[in-house]
Amino acid sequence: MAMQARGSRPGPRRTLTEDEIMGAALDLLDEGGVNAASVRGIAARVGVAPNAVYTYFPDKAAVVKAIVEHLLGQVDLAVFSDRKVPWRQRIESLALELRERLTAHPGAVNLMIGGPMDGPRALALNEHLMETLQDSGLDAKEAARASYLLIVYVFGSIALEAAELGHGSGGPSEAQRVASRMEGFSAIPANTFPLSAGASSVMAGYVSTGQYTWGLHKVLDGISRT
Amino acid sequence: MAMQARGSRPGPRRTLTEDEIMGAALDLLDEGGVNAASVRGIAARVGVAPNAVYTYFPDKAAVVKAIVEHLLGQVDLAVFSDRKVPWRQRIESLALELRERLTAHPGAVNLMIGGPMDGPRALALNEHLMETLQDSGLDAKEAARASYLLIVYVFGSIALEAAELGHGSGGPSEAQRVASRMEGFSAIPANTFPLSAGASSVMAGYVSTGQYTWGLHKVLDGISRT
DNA sequence: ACCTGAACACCGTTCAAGT
DNA sequence: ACCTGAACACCGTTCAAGT
Repeated sequence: MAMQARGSRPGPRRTLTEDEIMGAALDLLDEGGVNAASVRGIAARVGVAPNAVYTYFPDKAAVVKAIVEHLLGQVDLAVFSDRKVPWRQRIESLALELRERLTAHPGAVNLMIGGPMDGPRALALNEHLMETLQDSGLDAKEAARASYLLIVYVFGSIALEAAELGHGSGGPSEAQRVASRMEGFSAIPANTFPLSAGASSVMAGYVSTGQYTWGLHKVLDGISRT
Repeated sequence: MAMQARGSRPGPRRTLTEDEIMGAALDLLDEGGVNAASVRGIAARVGVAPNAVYTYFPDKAAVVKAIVEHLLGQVDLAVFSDRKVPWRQRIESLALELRERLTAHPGAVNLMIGGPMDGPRALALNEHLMETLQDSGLDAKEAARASYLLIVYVFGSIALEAAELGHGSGGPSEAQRVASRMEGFSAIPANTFPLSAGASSVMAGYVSTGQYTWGLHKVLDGISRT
């Protein structure tokens, strides 16, 4: 919310950046889950007293916001703006890129959808989606609605994926995620939930890229034609 | 994870139920957000020492799981099982019911998607969706995929809605939620994000039932035909 | 079996003080 | 302007003890 003064950075003692603090927080989040990313933990990692963090961020929520913006900022929207590429393919590429970037930090995904997602990077994403959807022939109102639908799908999918494998140590491989899913579903009692149990194998596939794409196609099918 | 022994409840001193503890936790969550729903706060509300909670639940995570299951259990799936009603309408009614029940407890929604959602109520929901989708003519594999897509949409939508209005005091009216959304979007700088800013009014509508239904229809359109 | 008092190892945040 | 030590008001959880 409150942006830090930008002019002078090097103070009397140490030189320390907002980015360093944010990076340390993200590292802790990846290594030890959400509980590990404490203000005190961050301070310890950058070698400073706990309250020194408050020189750079007004509170912990601001650090979380910085992480969210940092992660969203990792995808370069310009790459998906080439009008020579069909609009559906541009959106699909972007959706895959977002999933790849975010599933690398499962602990951060919870924080992402826990807050309003109203930072500049999030707005830029919405703006980009609306532009692309208008390219497809939708008017402004339809584009706004469809953009939000896509955001719900992409972040909803990623959030549910992240939730399934817990908030432990982050950055598991696709194979590990599938295995984790399989393990979870194999515990379903087949007598009470026959369909869910029978669908275990295919459900496990939902943490795979292919099934994410399948769902995205369905959403895009819905958007394409009424 | 570990179910409590069921046989004997009344002990030497007080009579106290898992449901009472869970209810107190939900009340605190609604009144004061996620931070207010502490083990110590729960204990104080039911008039007991903090550690007495651990007689009923192994840890705080188990209390959260109980809340999630309780909320999911509030929707009676049998109501949406009438085969005389078209399958799309059955799903739409269920999706609306879920949204209504869950948006009444915004603080709980974050907790819901923060964990695996693998309790009996969640499985029953998945089972019900798969049954309904098989009624529509999908085979088992397609039904499993489509069911997960619907779950992503419903819980993704509700989660993003809940995130927008913060984790403060819960149970705002639809009008309040729309107003909150409008307020947020009116702060968008029109020069850098023209489309997003221009879409403010329609985007505000996304916290309305009508726009939730719009998105659901698009998803169902995608599912209906490949 | 249920509950308590006391303690342990933590939190986020503030304040006065140092350079 | 930046950092520290110390403190405040909290956490979740455990343990030994009481009934």
